[in-house]
Parts: sequence; C-alpha cells; structure tokens
Amino acid sequence: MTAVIHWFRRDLRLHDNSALNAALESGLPVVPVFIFDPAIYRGERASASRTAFLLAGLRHLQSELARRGSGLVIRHGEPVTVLRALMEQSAATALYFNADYSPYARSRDRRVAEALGVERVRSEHDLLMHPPGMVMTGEGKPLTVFTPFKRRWLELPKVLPRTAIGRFHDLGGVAQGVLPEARELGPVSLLALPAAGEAAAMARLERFAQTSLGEYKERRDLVFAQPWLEQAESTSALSPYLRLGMLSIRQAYEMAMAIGQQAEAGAQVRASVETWISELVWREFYNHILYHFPHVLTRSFRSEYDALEWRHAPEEFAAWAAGMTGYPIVDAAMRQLVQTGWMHNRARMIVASFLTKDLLLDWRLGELHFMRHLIDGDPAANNGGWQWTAGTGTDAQPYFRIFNPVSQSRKCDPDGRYIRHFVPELRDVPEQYLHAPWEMPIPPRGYPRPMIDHALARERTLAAFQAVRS
DNA sequence: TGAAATGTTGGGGCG
DNA sequence: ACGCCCCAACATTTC
Repeated sequence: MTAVIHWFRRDLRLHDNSALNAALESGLPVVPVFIFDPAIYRGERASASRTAFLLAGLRHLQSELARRGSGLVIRHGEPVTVLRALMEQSAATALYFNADYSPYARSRDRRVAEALGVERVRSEHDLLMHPPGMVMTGEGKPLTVFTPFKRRWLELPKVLPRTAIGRFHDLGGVAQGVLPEARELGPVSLLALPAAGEAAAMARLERFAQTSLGEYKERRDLVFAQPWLEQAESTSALSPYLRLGMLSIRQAYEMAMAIGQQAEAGAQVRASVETWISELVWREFYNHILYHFPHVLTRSFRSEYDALEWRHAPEEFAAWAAGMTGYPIVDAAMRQLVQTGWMHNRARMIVASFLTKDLLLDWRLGELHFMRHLIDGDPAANNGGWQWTAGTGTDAQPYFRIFNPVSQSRKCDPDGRYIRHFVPELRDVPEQYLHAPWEMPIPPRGYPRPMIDHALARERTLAAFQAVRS
C-alpha cells in the first residue's frame, strides 16, 4: 500500500489548500505531517507567542483530521532528515507542500527536493493570489512601486477557493508523535490568544465582512476599535490567520468581492472593499519584494541609505520596547504588542516612526523586536513595513514624512480609550491632556516625562537624512 | 498611509 | 461708509 505525504507548514487548514488538494486528488491516501524545525522556533527571530498560536492551530488541525479518520504526524528536527525517514516508513511515493518564498524556506525546500529526488516532490502555489514572477513589468522586471504593482495585480485573473475530496491515511503503521506543550518552546506571557484554526479564521472573516468591512475606509485608523478590546473592529485582525494559513488569501478576496458586489452595496461600501483589498495587495507586494530582493532582510533596499548613521542608545531602545517613552500612544501600542502579540496597523506605523525618526534608531532593531512578539510576524510584511516607515525601502514614504505622535494620537484614539486601556497610569487623566500629559499643571505621577522633544527630534532626523542624500 | 511653514482670502471688529 | 487690521480657514509649498 503506497501513500503520499502532505507537509503542512504555513497552510494549517483543510479547505482551499492547493498542495493538499493536489495530494488528495492523486487518489492515494494522504499522510499529513507537521515538523518542528528548530531553525525556526528556536531561532533568534522566533516568538514564543507565535509558537503558542501555532500549537493551538495544530490542535485544531488534529481535531479536523480526526473527524476525517486521520491523525497528524508530528516530528521534531531538521526537515531533510525527518522527511527522508518518513517517506520510507509510510511507503510514500510523493511529497506535497505549498511553496514558501522567504530565503530560508526556499533554500530548505531546495535541499529537501535534492534529498528526496525532485521527481517525488510537488510544490504548489498557495500563499499568495499571484506568486512571485507573475506580477512583472512589460519588460519582465519586478515592480518596485506599489501603485503600478497593484494595477497589474488587479488585472490578473483571480483564482477561487476550492476544496478537494479525497482520503487521508489511517496512519496505522506510522507513529504520530505528540504536540509539545507551549512552555517547552519558550516562555509565553500573553494574556490571551485569539481562537486558532480555520473555523475561527472563517468566523472572524465573516464577522468582519458583515459588520465592519463596509466602513473600513472611514474607520480603519481608529486604533481602539479592535477585537482585543472587545470593540467593534475597524480592521479585520485576520493577519495571524493569514500568517499561518488558517485562512487562504483566496477565501479573503472572495468574501470581500462578494460584499462589494451585493446589490445594496453603495459607493461607501465599494470604496471600503477596494481599500481593504489594497491591504491584501500590500501583503503580496512585500512578499514579491523579498523574493526578488532578498538583501532587504539585512540591508536597505536602496543602498544609499546604508550610509545612514543610526544612533547607538540601548537604554532608549529599551524604553521604547517597554512602552516607557512618555508618549502615551506609543507606550499603549508597545505594551499591547507584548501583552497580546498583536498591534493595530496604524499603531505599528506610529511606533515605527517614533523609533526610526524620533529616536533615530536602526529599523532592524524594531523589526527584530516585532518578530519576537507578533503572532502574525511575517518576514516579508514586517520587513516591508519597517523599511517603508524608515524611508529606506522600495516604495518608502519620503524621508521627511515624520509622524507627530500627539496629532496621530488625537486622530486615531480621539477619546483615549486605547491609551487608558494599555497605560493604566493615565486612566484618570482628563481627555484634553491624555495625548500630551506633560502639559498638565501637575503631570501624573508614575508615568515618565517624554524621553525626547518631538520638534527637536524631527529636525535632527531631517538633517541626518539630508546628509545621506547630498 | 504627514506635518510645519508660508501664502491667500474673506469676514468682522473697530476707529 | 470706508479702510485697516486681525485672524481663522483654507491652500500651497517645503522639509
């Protein structure tokens, strides 16, 4: 009796899974496998929070597989070694997986294919609507500016979600292995994780589509409006699910289009759907950028910005990371990151601007800190976002575009709900002072004074960038 | 997917 | 009634 293996990586779902579909359609029983690769979950960019969310997702996958009469094979170790042994034990004739485009994943998958024989390995596109190489200029070059990329992306024919019928292996002769406990993989300090798994992901998508997508364009910058605070959300909060493939990009796209095309959808709803789809395109854009320009992981996209003289100030970085800068909106967001493993996208821009433009500290420090805490931490999107804010990236914001933490706070957290929740020292500060408590006649005790004057910091950063440009 | 500085306009207070 | 000034509101330019 022969079989095929489906190797789950960041595609933890049974519905609309390209490689799993192909494996099921081979007609042979499918052996589902997940491998804990120490290079990932013990690496310096690992996050115990993200691993905890992964574990919860694997538990859900196990129960979904159990309903289909199968288990999930769990292994620990270097994938080449593990897979070689598993192919033999399960008498598998082929290995299926979905392509992953980060430099580490590509080199790992190349080694796997060489070790097992390329003819036995089937890699499918799944993570993105349009894989790298599919969105190019007329001359066949990568598009490095977002708007032309988006225009081309929108023109391409879209793929719809599809779930195959087939059967899983009963795993009779294969040892399944057990999931590790979260604490074995590192200290987890999160207050709570979002519900994991594809059912939870689909429930979140449906809720967002029904209640918030139609007002997305107008409300997306409201940082207090998020499920973590039990508020009607302004953004979808789907990033953790997309990160681990508990939801596919095709499912998200199809749902949004369905809302935009409803007969009763007005101009506001259609504009909101378009704006939200743009966010999905940003995710694709940065995955393509990382694929075509892998040097962005360690250096500026534009080499001229490698000459920037970032300051060295470990104690200032520590204050930022701990949420003790003295700017309430920055501190609320940084504390949310550590406590929940997630941060509103607008808040990410505010704190990233503060680190790179106010403190003039290297974006790589912030990028690593984010990777160590975000449950949605994705190398491509995280890197793209940081380089965008730092002004060193492909389609970066101009160097002179510097966020004012006070005006951003007034705009994105108008009544201070977000600040009061995450910075309890300021809970009793009146609304008029909440965004700039140092202006109070008697500033609140137990909360730091601003670690830097924004106006001075702005001038310093403009000068530093001018120096590099000339 | 900014913010600050600078320029322009027009209403209203006032002599 | 008129001119002058102030300044809010908006527009444009600059970083």
